[in-house]
Amino acid sequence: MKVVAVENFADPSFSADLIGWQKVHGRHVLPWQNTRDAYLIWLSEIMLQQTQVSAVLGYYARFLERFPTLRDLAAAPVEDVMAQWSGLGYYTRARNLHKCAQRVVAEYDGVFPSDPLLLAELPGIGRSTAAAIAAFSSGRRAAIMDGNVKRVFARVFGIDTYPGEKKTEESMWRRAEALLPEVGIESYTQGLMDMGATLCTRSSPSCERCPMQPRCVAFATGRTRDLPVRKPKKATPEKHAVMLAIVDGGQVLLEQRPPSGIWGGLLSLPELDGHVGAEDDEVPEADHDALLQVVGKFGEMESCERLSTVTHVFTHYKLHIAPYHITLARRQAMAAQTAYVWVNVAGLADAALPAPVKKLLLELVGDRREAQQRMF
DNA sequence: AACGCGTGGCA
DNA sequence: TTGCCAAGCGT
Repeated sequence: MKVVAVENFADPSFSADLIGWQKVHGRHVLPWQNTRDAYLIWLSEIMLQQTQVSAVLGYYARFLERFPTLRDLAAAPVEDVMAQWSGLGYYTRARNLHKCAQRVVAEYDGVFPSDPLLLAELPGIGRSTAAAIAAFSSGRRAAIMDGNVKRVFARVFGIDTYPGEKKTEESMWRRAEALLPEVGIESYTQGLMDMGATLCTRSSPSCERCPMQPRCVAFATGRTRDLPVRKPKKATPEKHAVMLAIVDGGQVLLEQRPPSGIWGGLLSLPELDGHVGAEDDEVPEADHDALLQVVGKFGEMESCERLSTVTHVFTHYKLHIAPYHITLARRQAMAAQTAYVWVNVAGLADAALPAPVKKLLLELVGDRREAQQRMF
């Protein structure tokens, strides 16, 4: 018989302990508490997304003064809504708030639905916010999953994978559903938020006052400081470029870069397209036909030598540059109005070049001077 | 799936 | 100082 491991996240004592703690030690006098008015609750939940209570309090009061009811908000110009939101950040929240108000008026006659699935279809209301609104305004059993819950769960249950990872987050959602109490969803939901905000804080949590301490894996193993595991900083991506140093008659061919993007508006060496796939610091050999085609625009190629790869480190990625030193047998006249320009080697030090390109070029022409000097 | 979105607080 | 993150959502 095949034995399948089955998750068993259910544990009625978890919600019982949490509810007991919330009733005594939780927060009970926030402006959006002690009401079942979905408008007041919804507004607070949207404002509180990724934002702390202290930052919201003033905005919440002023907002309700200007828009006392859902219909006031729905009827207002979006500019007025944005003005009230100004300074709170994440301005998509304000635009969605306005849209949501209009949709609730139009589709639900101004009354928020109590079904979290319906709430979650409204603009700016995701699964977690829908659950919070439904719980606080209608007593519906639904699970929230915010930063507080993720932190509490990661510590209490010793979850040592990154909560931003899909598998971990899905597992946390299943756990959250399994732990919901049969009764007292309001106190339970508020208790999760309050525990995360006042006890199980990111740094220096107050474990000595925590109702979860006897069951907390992180506490038992001394890992409160390490859980939840932080976002793994992604290895800096590595990009690759083939650059052509086409030298002729004491001049180097440079190309004006587009105004936006890396090195925007600077002069740089012409690049060969199609060298973005490589995985490491090895830049593949330049495609010979492509190289000839580019060089052909400027003259007849005399010599072509691959120089050693130069690596430049940016804040957000590494760029590996494979330079090719190319000389011309005969230079062609260029069409006017191109992004290309021949620059005297003597003027390179003062040219508007990216640092690694300038360094590369100065070394290249310096080497040539030394070589010439040795010859004489 | 991973990222952008704003601002303020914290170590 | 800088990086990290705080009642997430939309793309």
